[in-house]
Amino acid sequence: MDKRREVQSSVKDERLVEMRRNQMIRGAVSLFKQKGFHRTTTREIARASGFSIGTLYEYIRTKEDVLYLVCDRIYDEVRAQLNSMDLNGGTISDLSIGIAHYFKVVDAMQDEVLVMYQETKSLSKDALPYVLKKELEMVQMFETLIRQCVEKGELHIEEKQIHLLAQNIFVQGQMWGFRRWALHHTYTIEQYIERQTELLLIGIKGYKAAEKKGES
Amino acid sequence: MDKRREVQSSVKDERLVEMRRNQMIRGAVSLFKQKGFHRTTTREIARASGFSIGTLYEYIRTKEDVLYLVCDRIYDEVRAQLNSMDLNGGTISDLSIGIAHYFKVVDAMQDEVLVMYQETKSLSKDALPYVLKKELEMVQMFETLIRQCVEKGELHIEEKQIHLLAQNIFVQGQMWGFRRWALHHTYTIEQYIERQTELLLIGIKGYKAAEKKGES
Amino acid sequence: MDKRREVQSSVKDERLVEMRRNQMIRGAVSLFKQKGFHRTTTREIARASGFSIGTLYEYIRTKEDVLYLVCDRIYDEVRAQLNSMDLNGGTISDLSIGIAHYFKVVDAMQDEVLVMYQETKSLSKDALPYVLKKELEMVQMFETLIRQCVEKGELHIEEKQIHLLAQNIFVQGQMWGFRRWALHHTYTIEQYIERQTELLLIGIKGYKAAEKKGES
Amino acid sequence: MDKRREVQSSVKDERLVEMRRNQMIRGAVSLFKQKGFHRTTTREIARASGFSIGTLYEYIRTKEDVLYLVCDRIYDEVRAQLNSMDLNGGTISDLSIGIAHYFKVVDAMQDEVLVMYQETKSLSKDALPYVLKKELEMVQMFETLIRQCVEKGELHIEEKQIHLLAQNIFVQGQMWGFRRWALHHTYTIEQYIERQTELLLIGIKGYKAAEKKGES
DNA sequence: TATGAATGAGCTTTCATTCAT
DNA sequence: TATGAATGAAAGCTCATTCAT
Repeated sequence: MDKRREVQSSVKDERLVEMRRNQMIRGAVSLFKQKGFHRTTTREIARASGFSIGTLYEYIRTKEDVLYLVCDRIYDEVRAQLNSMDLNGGTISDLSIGIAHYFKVVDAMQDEVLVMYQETKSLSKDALPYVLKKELEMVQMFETLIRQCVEKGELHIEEKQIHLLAQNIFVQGQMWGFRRWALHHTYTIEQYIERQTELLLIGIKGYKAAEKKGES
Repeated sequence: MDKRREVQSSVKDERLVEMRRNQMIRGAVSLFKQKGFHRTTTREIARASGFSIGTLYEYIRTKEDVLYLVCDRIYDEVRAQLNSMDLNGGTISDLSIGIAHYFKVVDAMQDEVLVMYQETKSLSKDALPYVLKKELEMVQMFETLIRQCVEKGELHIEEKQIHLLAQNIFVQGQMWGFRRWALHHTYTIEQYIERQTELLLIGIKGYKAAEKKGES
Repeated sequence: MDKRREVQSSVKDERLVEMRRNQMIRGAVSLFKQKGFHRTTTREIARASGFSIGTLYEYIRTKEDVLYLVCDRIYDEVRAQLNSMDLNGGTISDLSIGIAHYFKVVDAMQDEVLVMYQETKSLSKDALPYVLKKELEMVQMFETLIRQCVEKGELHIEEKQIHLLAQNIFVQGQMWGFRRWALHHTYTIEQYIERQTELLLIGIKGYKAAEKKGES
Repeated sequence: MDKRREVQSSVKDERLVEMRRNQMIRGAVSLFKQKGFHRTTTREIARASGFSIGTLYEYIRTKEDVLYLVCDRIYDEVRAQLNSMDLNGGTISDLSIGIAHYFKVVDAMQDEVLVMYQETKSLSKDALPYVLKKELEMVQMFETLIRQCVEKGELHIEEKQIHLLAQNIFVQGQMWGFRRWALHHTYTIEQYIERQTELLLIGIKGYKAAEKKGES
């Protein structure tokens, strides 16, 4: 199920590999978010990771491996955060809690999301599918949430819309990261959540925008 | 209004500059969409433009200038396409026609939109604002469209939502370009337009999804 | 007939390519003979050629191309020297003049011969056949010389020996280059020629070692 | 007499050193014959030897030490094979048996001979003399064989030729290894021995090529 | 104005060697 | 004695940019 593309390492000790790659990912994310993948050099990655260029290459084979590891990790972390919410009620409330949760995760992991968002496309034809698969799984989580609402009769949209709505939610989450310049000076994350939820669920029976707005 | 960042050229004849830059942009777009800005070399750009590397540098100063010219041009073209629609009715129908028009433009200019979308972030701090400003102007066109509906009482959303809704529309257009892999094998552009419009305008008084669907 | 493996150059002007490659070959030979191909860096080759590393790579694509050019050139030069002798008499005297001529060429081009001898094996599977073909052609020149003697009845060896004898002559020429340490302090090139010729042609009717020796 | 250049080892147990170096030489020869000394890494040598890179460096000090050990060992083995023949008769027959024996040794140890032949030159100025000395000793074995024939009146060549003839024999043996591409598809080792012996001893009183050929 | 040869800083990657365990 | 993770100098090669023609 969780078929991961293996990145070869000449170091055998798996604990060490795990640890070093953690350092590497942390270092690389902070560089990628500043200057992007292409403008970051492997030496900079090594330095930011706290070891030498030689050591870096003990744990990867090419610079692109770093990008893959970074993207892979970020997707895993975002997904793990999402998985932690256990919403099976099939109510509109559950759905909007799910959306709010996702948006907050995106807000908390802004840098990572931005990197994942902007640099995924730099992955090779070889590595890309693995990452896209993870993205798809995240979208599917929203599909499930939505479908449950539909099945319970809380939401009246057609099956064909579900997939698209799920993608919209996913992209609107990312938007908060990649359109900071247009959004962050206008809304707080809470406002963004509230307004996007309203727009998404407007006109839905049982969704009371006015009520919610009263609270904030 | 149309404050453009000047790209220096050592050639004085403006007609020539215009012509050469057109060639350059055409060549560069086709390269950028294949391999991205960073993986494209200036030599390749020169060759694809039909002149020598020396000549290329008569019309720009740095490689980044090419990117700026490309982004700038694409925004202009997309905006020009959008401007061509003259919708001042303030009806929901006008709005959905506007959306459909925009989505079709995005579909027709897929490659360009993808480039503008993916490479804009590679612009220097210096050039970025000029391009973002153009993007904002496009979003404002949708704001205007929406506001007219609200003013006419066709649409009941608050002022604060207008800006966000406009951005959503804008991003959903781009989505059709940058999430091809997830969308194009599921929807045709017509289906995409129809479904997105439904989701955007669902629950809006006067918007009849069923009716529209019947037409297509 | 003279099918040469093309080495790509990004410079178009063929005269310039020819000139630069001459510089390059001259520089590379002098380095290869000192330290061998593997211990010579591309930067050193560039410097010894009188231009920058960037320029070097305008005229070749990989370091191995330099080796190929060097080997190819040396074979051509040696062969050209050999071709210059016009010996069709089919006499033993012609043969021994031919041998002497070849040995003198080898002596004059000692460094080149040493390089060609020691580094040819470092050529890629791709380039090797082109060079070996040239070597074979040189061996065939001796075969022809020998066969003419046999046909004229001046030499009595079987057809099957001819090829081998030709190879021996060829290798004995190279020996003068690659076994300097063992030969040069014992013989002058003239002595080497004389003695090897004696050994090769000893017992051949009409070959008078004593006579020849008297001359020197 | 057998002055050997010591290769330092931090391991004291001589039996162990001997054993490890045997492993190392075996591994290295097989690598060197495939890819040459320069293209072989120390890690590969360690792996092929059956121990770790750390252990490798307990038994040598530099990569070049491995080359020296390999060359040294090969020379010893070839020489040991040659020493095993006990030919003191001073007859032409003894000499040709000696030659045949040497050629067969070369054939049996083709890979080793090729390595010794091609990589000896990569030895440092420091180590080279030790290896060349061994080579010289092998040549001297042929000199002795030849001189005995001359002294017994079986062979009529001058003292000055003896050294050269011995070298020719030595090089012709190596030829069988380093000119495989030109020889092996034309001759079997037996044919090669026969024909080379004929060429070397042609015209020698008492040498009957025809007779020998009849035997094979 | 157009050309393309020349440049060299700077990139990714390798690998001989060391040394703490 | 054996291990293998760590190191960094140095390699091959690229490419944005310049400038003489």
